[in-house]
Amino acid sequence: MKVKKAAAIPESTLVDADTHVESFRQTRHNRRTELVEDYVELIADLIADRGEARQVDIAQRLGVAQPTVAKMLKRLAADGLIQQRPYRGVFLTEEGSSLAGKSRERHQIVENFLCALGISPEIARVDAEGIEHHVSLETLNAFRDFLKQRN
Amino acid sequence: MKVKKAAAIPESTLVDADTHVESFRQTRHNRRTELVEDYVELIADLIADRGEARQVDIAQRLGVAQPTVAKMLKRLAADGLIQQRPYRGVFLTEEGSSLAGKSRERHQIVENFLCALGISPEIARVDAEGIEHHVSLETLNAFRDFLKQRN
DNA sequence: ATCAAAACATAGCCATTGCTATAACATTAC
DNA sequence: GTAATGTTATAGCAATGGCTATGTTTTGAT
Repeated sequence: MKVKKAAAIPESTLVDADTHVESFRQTRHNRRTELVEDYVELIADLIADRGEARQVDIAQRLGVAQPTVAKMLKRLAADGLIQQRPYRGVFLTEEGSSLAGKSRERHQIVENFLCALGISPEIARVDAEGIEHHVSLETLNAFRDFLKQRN
Repeated sequence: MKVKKAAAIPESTLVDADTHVESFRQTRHNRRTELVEDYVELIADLIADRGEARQVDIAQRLGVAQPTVAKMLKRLAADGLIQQRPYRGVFLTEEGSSLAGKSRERHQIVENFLCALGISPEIARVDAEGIEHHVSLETLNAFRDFLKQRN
């Protein structure tokens, strides 16, 4: 090791180590919550669209196998986000519904924002799906403001 | 199940199932490559900054333990992205260097873009760390154009 | 009322990405 | 040249998120 924090002379692009760590930590944390958000959001959409959200439909939409969904739903139920009524579909609890709403809104803003930038709808959808989970409140507000200004 | 693809009458926000699947598939794929990109990018930065990238430094920057890094480096080496010279640090191959360059540029554009939107530098950094991996070429170009217009 | 089809549950596997604890090996200082 | 220090390797564990294969149960059609 050469030097340790050459006191305010960053001879390169390398940011402060602690800051660096924080970014990665935050990103790792986001990655853990992404799936949960995807699920509740999808469940809310399915319920809104067809009145129910079955495992098979969720699996089909996500492009994963049914047991994968089953395992995940167990976790969501344990976390108090959903309630399972066998052969009747999955329903969101108060908390799950709230999370879904937030996710949905954020998703929409991100997607609309990308479209407003001139990105094609298909690409915007795909990118938004990945980006939405990494957008802080501040950034989300900036996106919103941008959209408002545009109209 | 009620209806199957009500032919162009999307009574809700629910997009076409195949499209939906594609978005999620793409996102899952991105999630798998994220870490690799983070590593090569960090390695490039470390080498640029201090002339070498040791496991311990990488671990410290990422906020993970050294064996975690060791395992990952093995994979990167197997993938032909890096070359390990024990007790001398890690070096990027041609391919690794190329990937690092691309990642770095993309990261920079995303971060600058967020800053240009008025987001604070600290938040921009954190968000960019998460967002960069989910930005398609088209979106990246849109960001670039936005930055160009601004100057 | 029965039985086929659909939906769900469960078991057991794999890969990935973390961790701690500990061993082995190089470098460097002396 | 040896000892202390720093660096890397390895073993073994856990959680997560996939999978296939195979039950079990409910529903709904006849």
